[in-house]
Amino acid sequence: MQNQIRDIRKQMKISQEELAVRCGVSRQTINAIENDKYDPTLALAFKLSKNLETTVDQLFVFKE
Amino acid sequence: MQNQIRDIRKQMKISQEELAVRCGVSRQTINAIENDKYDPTLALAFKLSKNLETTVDQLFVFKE
DNA sequence: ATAAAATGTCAAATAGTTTTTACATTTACC
DNA sequence: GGTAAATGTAAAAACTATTTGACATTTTAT
Repeated sequence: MQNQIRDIRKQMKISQEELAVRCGVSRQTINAIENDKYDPTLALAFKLSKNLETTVDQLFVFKE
Repeated sequence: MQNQIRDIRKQMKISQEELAVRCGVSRQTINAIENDKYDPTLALAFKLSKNLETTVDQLFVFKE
């Protein structure tokens, strides 16, 4: 699974910390997901999409 | 989180077992998700969407 | 060059998802 | 009504996601 989180977050000029707060998770969680350590839960994927003003299907690129 | 899995699966006339096989998970997992026992992982959400010929954003309705 | 902010990372603990095995109930069909 | 297929459910184990706290490194700005 790849994702566009870092790109879009930077376009919006917000920090991992700020995105974490808006999504109600820890900064480490955002960091881990941006760096492909693991995938977010479906609920978090939706929160991320909302806060990054996009859709789950556009934010994540499912591979195989 | 709500989802349209059962509806679409029935429209396609396939069993929970058949959908499970196609998604590479157990029948119990499909059953639990259809009955809102828990949310699928993001990867499974994508597999479900593909097999049900829709998108994650359409298949799941994120609440709150 | 320095300080502050942002990011990377790690380990331990907790929470959530999935599998397996097994059995019970319901639905569809002959 | 009987039988097979489909669905519901449960417990334990394995695996995955998230949190917290802490510290190191990198980036940004002065």
